[in-house]
Amino acid sequence: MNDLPDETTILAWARLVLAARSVLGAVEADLKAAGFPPLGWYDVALEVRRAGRAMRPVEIEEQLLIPQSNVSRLLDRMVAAGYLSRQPCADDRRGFELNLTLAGHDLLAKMWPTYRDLIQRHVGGKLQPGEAETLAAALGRLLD
Amino acid sequence: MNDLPDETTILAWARLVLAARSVLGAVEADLKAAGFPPLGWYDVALEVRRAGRAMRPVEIEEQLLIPQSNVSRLLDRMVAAGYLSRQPCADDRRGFELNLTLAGHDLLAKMWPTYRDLIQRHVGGKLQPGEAETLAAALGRLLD
DNA sequence: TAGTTTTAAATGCACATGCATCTTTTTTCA
DNA sequence: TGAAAAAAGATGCATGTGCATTTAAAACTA
Repeated sequence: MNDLPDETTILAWARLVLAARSVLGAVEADLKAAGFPPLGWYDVALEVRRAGRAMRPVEIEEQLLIPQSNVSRLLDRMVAAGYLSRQPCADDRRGFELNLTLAGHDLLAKMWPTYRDLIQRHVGGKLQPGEAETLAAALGRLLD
Repeated sequence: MNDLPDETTILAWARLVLAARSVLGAVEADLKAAGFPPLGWYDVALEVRRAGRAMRPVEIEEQLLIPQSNVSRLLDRMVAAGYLSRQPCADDRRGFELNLTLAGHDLLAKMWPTYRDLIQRHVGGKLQPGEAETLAAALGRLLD
C-alpha cells in the first residue's frame, strides 16, 4: 500500500496536468473569441439538459467536481444571465431546483457547433486512430 | 480540415477535464494538508533545478503554460518566501535571472517523498498495468 | 542610424476562487 | 419525541487570475 510510482506513471501525471491546461486554455480562448460564455456554463447547462428534470445545486457539484461555493456563485451568474431558473425546492426547503430556460437550451444549441469543432481541432485531430479509446479508458480509471 | 469528433473523442475530452480536476484537486488538497505550498511552486522549482542554470521568467511561462502575469506574481511569492532569487539579467536588461535558493532545493527534497506517494495513490494505483504508458503517449500527442 | 516593431516583465482593476462560517432544514438515533 | 448531527446553500473575506495597459529594452528594417 505504499509502493512508488514508476517513471511512466510520473510522466503520465505530468502530461495530464499540462495537456489539460493546454487544451482547456485553447478551447476556452477560442470559445471566448467566438463570443461565448466560459466552458463551465456549457457544462452546467448540459448537465441539466441531460438530466431531463430539475436538478439540485448539490448534484451539479458532484457531477462536475466543482466546490460548493463556486457552484453557488456560478449558478448566480447563470441565473442572472437568464440561462437557468432557480426556484425553491418543494420537498426540501433547504434546496433549490434548477431548470434550463429557453435561453439556456438555446445557448447549448448555439455553442455546440463551435465547441464540437474545437474538440476535434484540439483533441480528436491530434490523436492517432484508436488512441481516443485508450485515452478515454485510462482517464476513466482515474475517475473511479 | 473541418471534420467532426466521434463519440469516443468527445468522451475522452470530457474525461480529460474531469480527471485532471479530480486528481489535481486531490493532490493539491493532500499537499496542503501535509503543510506544503501549492503544486505550482514545486513545478517552478523543479523546472529551475532541471535546467541546471539560471532561468528567465519567460521560460517558465513556456514550459509550464502559465500566463505571463500569473508567472510574474507567482515568482513574486516564491521570491518573498525565499525559495527563489530573482536578479537582473546581465545580457538582457529587460529580464531577470531566476535561481533556486538553498531553501528552494530543500523544498524540492522535502516535498518529493510526499508528492511521489500522492502520484502513486491518485494516478499509478488506479491504472491497469501498461495503461500509464498509453496514457502518457496519448497525452503527449495533445501537447504537440 | 533613426524609427518602427517586437519582446520581457510589472501592474491596476475587475472578477473568480478557496476557505471558513452561518443559517436553515432534514436526518439520525437514543 | 427531542436533542444532536449532518446536509444544502449563501456569504464575507482574503487571495489568485485574466486582461489590458505600461515601461523599458532589444531586434528589425528602411
